[in-house]
Amino acid sequence: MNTLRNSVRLVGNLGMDPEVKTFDSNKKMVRVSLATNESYKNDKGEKITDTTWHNLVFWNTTAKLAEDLLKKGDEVAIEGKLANRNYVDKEGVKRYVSEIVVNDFLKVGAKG
Amino acid sequence: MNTLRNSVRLVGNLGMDPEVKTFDSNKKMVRVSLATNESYKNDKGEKITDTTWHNLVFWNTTAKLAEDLLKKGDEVAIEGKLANRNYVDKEGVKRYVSEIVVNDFLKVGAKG
Amino acid sequence: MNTLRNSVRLVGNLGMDPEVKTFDSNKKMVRVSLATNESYKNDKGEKITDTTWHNLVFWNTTAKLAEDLLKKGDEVAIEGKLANRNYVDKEGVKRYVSEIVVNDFLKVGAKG
Amino acid sequence: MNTLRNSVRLVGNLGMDPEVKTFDSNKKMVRVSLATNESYKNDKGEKITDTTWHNLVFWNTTAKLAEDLLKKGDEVAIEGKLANRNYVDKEGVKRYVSEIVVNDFLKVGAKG
DNA sequence: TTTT
DNA sequence: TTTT
Repeated sequence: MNTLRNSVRLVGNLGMDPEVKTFDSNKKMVRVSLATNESYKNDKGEKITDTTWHNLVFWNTTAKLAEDLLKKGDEVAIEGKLANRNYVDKEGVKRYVSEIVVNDFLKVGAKG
Repeated sequence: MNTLRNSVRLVGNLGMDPEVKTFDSNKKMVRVSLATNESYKNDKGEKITDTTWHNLVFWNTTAKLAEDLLKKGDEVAIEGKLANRNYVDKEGVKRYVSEIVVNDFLKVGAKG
Repeated sequence: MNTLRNSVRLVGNLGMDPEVKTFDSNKKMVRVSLATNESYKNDKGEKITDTTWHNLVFWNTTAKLAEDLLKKGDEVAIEGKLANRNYVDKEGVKRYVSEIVVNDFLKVGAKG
Repeated sequence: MNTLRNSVRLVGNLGMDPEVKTFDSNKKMVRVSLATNESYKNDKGEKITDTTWHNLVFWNTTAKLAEDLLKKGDEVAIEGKLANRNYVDKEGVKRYVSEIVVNDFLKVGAKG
């Protein structure tokens, strides 16, 4: 768990219910997207909110907990690592995806 | 600098010299890619090294420092935030890129 | 803001209302203590909760926000740096205190 | 390893060789102090360096690695958690100590 | 008690 | 494309 070389921490809201995938070998994977919001005032003094969406992946015991505890709208704090993946889409174009493999998470906020 | 909502920390090596871009409005941007290496032993006891490549972006004063201090091969610690960007490539395909906008960096290691 | 060399992140609950101190030079300082709780099961399968208390210090604009927004019981996420201080107590014994100087905080949870 | 609730990250230099203590129950503990240095310019433009000393504690396998790899002067990155401890000193005065229990460390810099 |  |  090389947390000193590659570590991400986010606090944000889930945009969807967790998507669960179970493999033959009783491995479990959960995917969910999380939005982080950043607010600032622009030149005209208007409040602007930038939203960034992040692809989260949970494995095994962490996936089981995510499946049981998390749902759309929840405010969640996570610690994980950045990972890249690539695949070929339906049009035959190679696509690159950056994901966050979650090591630990925490439900925060009122929604729970 | 909403570091509690969106924060990445990496320690790794630069795969290239910094690419510098200066805009009309005396703004400066630097791009560089950084590799984080994770080692583990597989089922057969062989040592495996996984490398993940990260796209780093530096702006303004941080960009100036990066241009002056960093070069290919350097070991660097960074703190930044995740950001997404999209563009249309030469074939007209919409591409999504995940980048790390660097707030602070530190040269570590012997190469300095 | 040398966040790469010295950085603390905590999520916990405030044990008291913020204590505000204003100096001549319109500087403001706020102190508050925060508890982090860690749960685990002991050898007998009993759930044990360890609580650690942390001394937080806020300065100036961050202090103003802390004074306005925080109160006893709130769940709060903070980012800061470790600092040491010493003083001589009433019995003339030199005392050392470790504190966290807060750079940024976030109210999380329902209590707000 | 509740790294979301209580996490410290430091990059600094060791002020001493590791002190190793082995217990009956083949448990191992290592203590070492680490200095973090912060530089800034004061009102007169003089460069000031503030040093903060941190008490690090390593247990078991991490302690074994620290004993083997670390020595006085080394530049080290660590991730750990804050913990408090108290004891009665020789004069019968109750003393409180704040320590960092290290989860993971990385030798950085040239000394290795 | 470290380091730059 | 880096490094150990």
